[in-house]
Amino acid sequence: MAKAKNQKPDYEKMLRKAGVRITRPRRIILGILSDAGDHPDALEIFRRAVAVDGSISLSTVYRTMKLMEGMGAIHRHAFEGGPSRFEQAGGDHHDHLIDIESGDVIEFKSDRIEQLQDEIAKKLGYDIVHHRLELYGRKRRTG
Amino acid sequence: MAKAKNQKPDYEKMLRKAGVRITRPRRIILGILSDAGDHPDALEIFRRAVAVDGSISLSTVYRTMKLMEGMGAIHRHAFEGGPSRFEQAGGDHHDHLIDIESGDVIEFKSDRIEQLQDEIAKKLGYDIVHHRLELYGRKRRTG
DNA sequence: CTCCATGCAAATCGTTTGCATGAGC
DNA sequence: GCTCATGCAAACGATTTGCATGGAG
Repeated sequence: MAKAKNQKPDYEKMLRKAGVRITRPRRIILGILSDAGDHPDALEIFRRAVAVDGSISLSTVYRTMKLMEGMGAIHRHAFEGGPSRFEQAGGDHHDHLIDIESGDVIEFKSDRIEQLQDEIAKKLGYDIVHHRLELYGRKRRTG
Repeated sequence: MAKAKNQKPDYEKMLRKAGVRITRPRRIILGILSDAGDHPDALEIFRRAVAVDGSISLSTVYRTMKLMEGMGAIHRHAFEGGPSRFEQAGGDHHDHLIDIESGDVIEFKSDRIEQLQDEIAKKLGYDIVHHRLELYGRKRRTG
């Protein structure tokens, strides 16, 4: 049978376990994160949330992001030259290629690079707590 | 004879070539960058500059950083959870390992990783314009 | 002597926070 | 009902900018 890891998080269960309230704004915001196929920033999440419930505030979006980030349910990415963008956690670890023209984010994974990073850190006498690998590029002109 | 590349930039010559004025604040700020063995942020550069000339302003530090960055003479690094930190350009390309306890920055270089990045980007149909690889770690406890 | 660069203060942007009210449980 | 979460507006930190003056060429 399959390993029960790398599941998409069940946000409501996590909130309950953390002993915090399951409120309407939280439900809506987290629903948006679950549905998102992209990497929206706080303002974009706010826009999508307002489309569902006009009374939701940007503060609550930020507060919810911080709450979920703290419990490891979402990842925050501070790509260059823009606001933080969010992604639901739970998938495999991956890095990002950012299309500098469109802002699109493409996920990729390289075990070999991860391994080399570990070797480098070890050689320098460090344990890696976290890392960030971002490629900024432009679509190759298909001449 | 050695290749004349990867030299430390001669800031005054660059400024002259760019047709901008060589002022006292610029001379002082750039002198600080040249002498810096670390990766100071704007405020730290400002502090060091004020120690030389108390009339220098933080705005001028920022303006000078932007000017030099524009001409490729310095690099700006937006490490996690802090202000931008600056480094004079001209050395070999390298990436960074950030000591999350002290904030110290250790430079490293991996041709193999660079090569793998290129392969990944190519496979995804992109040309890499720029990339960012940062390892955040903690000194290994030397039991 | 002409502009460009400066210092200062105010503006900006993304994000966080204090406070009084309202909604989970 | 008792808190905790919310909306709002104000505060925040890093950085940028408008403006009048001063200094480089």
